[in-house]
Amino acid sequence: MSINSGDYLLKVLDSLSNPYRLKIISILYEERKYVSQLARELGISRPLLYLHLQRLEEANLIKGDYEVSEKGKTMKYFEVNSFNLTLNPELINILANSLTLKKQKEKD
Amino acid sequence: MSINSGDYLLKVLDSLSNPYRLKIISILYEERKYVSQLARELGISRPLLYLHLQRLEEANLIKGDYEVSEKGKTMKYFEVNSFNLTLNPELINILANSLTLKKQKEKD
DNA sequence: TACTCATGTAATAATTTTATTACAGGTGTA
DNA sequence: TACACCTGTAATAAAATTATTACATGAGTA
Repeated sequence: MSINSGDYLLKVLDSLSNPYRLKIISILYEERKYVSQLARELGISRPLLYLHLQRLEEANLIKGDYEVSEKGKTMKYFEVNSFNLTLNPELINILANSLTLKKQKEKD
Repeated sequence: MSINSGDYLLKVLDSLSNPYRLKIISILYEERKYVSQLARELGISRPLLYLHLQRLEEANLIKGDYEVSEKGKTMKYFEVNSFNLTLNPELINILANSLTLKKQKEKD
């Protein structure tokens, strides 16, 4: 994974700027988990967890896969994608060129 | 500057997860500016700019100093502090221990 | 069949963040 | 004095994010 635009950098930063989402990365780094399992471990509801997972997945920091357990249940397992990014003023300066300032609504 | 806790990491990420704030870092990296000057360059109002500057300053990414110009006016110049941080799952995993999950209101 | 545990989403509420408007004070210059 | 340009903040509005509640579906097991 490499950051190739300011907009993508922002998306990554955004996806990481929440305590639960950092915690999710932390947990999944140790071991992949399925959704309900993660929700219990974090002590939050699934709807809320889905929201956080979605944001992390959109930033490409985690990914989910369906898997059928021995008991025949379909579970969605999440794991972290490996990433390593550096943040410093120079890098931000370079990427700022490809950064959209005002969130303009997208057309169809 | 080094990230020594999950809470501080979050504060830094939070302060950077906004297009204007990234842009501010980018501009100040090239040259320090005073508040009104920055506001004009960004095309935003000073009150809004103050808000963004405050968040960056709280995360210790920029700093402001008063300076009296030749014409005798007091201006507040901002500049970026140098920083360089690495973000990867392992690091997040380590810092997650010192991460506060629920934002608990502070007592007086 | 009823229960458990997995999946997911729609609708709404609460909270935080972002943005604007309206002030007020200070200094130098025409 | 009036104007231009600097500083700053209080109050409010708008928008986005976060969180909750209520549903609905499917598969295995008692």
